[in-house]
Amino acid sequence: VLVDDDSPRWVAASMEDVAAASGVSVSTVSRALRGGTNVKTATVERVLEAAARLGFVASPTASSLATGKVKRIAVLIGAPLTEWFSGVILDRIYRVLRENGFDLLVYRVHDREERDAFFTSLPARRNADALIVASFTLTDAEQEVLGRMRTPLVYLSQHVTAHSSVGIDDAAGAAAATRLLLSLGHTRILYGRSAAQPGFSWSARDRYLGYTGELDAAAAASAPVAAPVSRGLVEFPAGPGFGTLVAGALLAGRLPAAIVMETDELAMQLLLALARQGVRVPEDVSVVGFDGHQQAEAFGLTTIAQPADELARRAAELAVALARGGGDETAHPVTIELPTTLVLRSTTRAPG
Amino acid sequence: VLVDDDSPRWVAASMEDVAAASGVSVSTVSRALRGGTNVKTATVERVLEAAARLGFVASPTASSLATGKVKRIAVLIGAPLTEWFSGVILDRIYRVLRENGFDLLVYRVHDREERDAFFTSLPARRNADALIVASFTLTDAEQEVLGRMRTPLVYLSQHVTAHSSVGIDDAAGAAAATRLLLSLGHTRILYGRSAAQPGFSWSARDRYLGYTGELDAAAAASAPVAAPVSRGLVEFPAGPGFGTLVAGALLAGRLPAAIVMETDELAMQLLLALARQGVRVPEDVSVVGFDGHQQAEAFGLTTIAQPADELARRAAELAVALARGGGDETAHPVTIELPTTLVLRSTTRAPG
DNA sequence: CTGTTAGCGCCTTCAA
DNA sequence: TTGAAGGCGCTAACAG
Repeated sequence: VLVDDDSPRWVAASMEDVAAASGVSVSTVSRALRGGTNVKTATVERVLEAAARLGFVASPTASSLATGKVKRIAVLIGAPLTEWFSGVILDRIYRVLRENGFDLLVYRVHDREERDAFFTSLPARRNADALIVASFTLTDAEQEVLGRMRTPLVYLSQHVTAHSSVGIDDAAGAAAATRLLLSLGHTRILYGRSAAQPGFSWSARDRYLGYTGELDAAAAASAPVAAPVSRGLVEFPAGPGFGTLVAGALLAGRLPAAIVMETDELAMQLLLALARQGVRVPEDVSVVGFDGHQQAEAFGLTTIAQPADELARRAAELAVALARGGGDETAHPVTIELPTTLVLRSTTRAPG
Repeated sequence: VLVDDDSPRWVAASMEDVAAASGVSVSTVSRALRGGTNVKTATVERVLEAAARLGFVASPTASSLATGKVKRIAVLIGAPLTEWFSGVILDRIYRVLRENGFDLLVYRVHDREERDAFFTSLPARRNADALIVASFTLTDAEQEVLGRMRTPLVYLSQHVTAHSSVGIDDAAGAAAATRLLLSLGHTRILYGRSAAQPGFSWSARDRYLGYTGELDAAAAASAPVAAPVSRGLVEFPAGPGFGTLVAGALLAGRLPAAIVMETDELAMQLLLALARQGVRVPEDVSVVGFDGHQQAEAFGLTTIAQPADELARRAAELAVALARGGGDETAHPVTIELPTTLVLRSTTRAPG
């Protein structure tokens, strides 16, 4: 009988091929290929050599089916990947995962539609060993759905009862920004925030509360001896071209003034708009940002920097630990709160 | 005999549970759960209802092992995820993949160390149905390693023989920028580029060639009637604080001058530095950027915009098609070249 | 230290 | 249109 010649010209080598080539069983090949526990060193070398020669790599899929672990960690991110914060945390999370042999899976959940799609089809289900939830606030219903998934969870920038989380104290940061302006002698201190998604994020809420809280405290402490500090809220509509709006809101009152901005991104747009209007910073207006955006330095922006990189690293490490653990690690949730830093640059100074 | 009571309190439902609940076999459940081909509509509904009630979702891992497809597409990206271009393309690729039911896997391959690690351990091996290679130039050796992987490949911003690719004509874009300055009447036109990784990327090389080529062409066409255009190359060291260097290089010559910048990012840093030095733009210096960076508009930067979003979309669509195909789709590689656009804003004008 | 024996959970012929 | 049986490629006991 002639051999059927439509045998494959070049198939990827299988584990059995490697076993045959190194004169051992597939079990031994399997053991040797991943760490070589309980295998004679000489055998390990022989197997590794054969595998390399044949260009064999074990199928992650088959391993996963057998072990129940997929060696993948997913990040559920509530913002476009184009945003500064998204980039920073994904980049850092990626590096931690890679160091530990995990792959990075990304799920973007920005608008209502994407959220609904994610939470109904749950593509991360049984598809990752742990999930990092970043940059957005879940509704209670969404939290419950995630809980049902039985995948270990780590929250980034959000505290959720009975789950591990890492974040900063947004209110304290905004209070520090406000305190700086007060200490410089400002008596007209505004707060500028995005009008995009009011009340959507806890961070946004806490930052504003930090600002008002600090002003309240100052008023209580100094009254009735000192003059009251005037306040004001400026909402920035989404999209470009808000320059005139900004000018209107700021210039409507007397100058000099000071303003605490919800984010550095908004603060930088404000600086550009003010420059275009001929308003001098910090002579006429003092500006403090929040975030520690990479570009803030180029703008000379005074800001409350959050350790985004470190937040991401800690979250990723927690996720790795949970991914390795049994799975029912609902015990021992860890809460990490990292400090913000006041970075003094050239957009703030005493009035007049 | 008593039933052993350490049976799990709540296990995720299995396919058999769904089968039992809907009175059919697992085969039918399997068919019903994905599309319901060759299954009576009523049966499909019954199965779907049972699955929903039990909260069952098929294991992607097990499906993958059986079908040979992992429903995942990997992006190999040669830059930090914090960069503008990385964010833009990941964001767009993500959306295309999701629409088509694919998950996004990210591999960052920035420095030499990460590259070596990736190309020796090949974590994407057997782990994605297609691979998009973006933002960096592979060596021949690396290309061959990827080829061996037998995973369909799509190149973004790089042409590779016998593989699909999508990109722009960098040289033509830079030439257009140069032509704009020439047509405005500039006679001193410099080129500014990053000193970070000279010769590392084809884009960088082609852009510079576009600039010199256009000047050569202009010289050939007008000589000997017109005065020669003077040129110059300014290299920007990586990191912040190059302001003084920039000023030195630019102000060393006579003003007004014009400069074509390799990237918008560099151009924006230049604008900030010039402003700090009191150099007026565009009165003293005209600046043209390259990329179509999101922030360029806020800076009023004239630029050569590349359709990053569209590039990513096309690359992702090609990848999806290849991922669905048999696998030996080495046939019919597609090459797509998208046009750049000159975006005229306020950093350019006639000298004097 | 190494081989043998069962699955992991799903999809896919093949029959009915 | 449905069910039964086998296998995808690997790992995990359990013997030896």
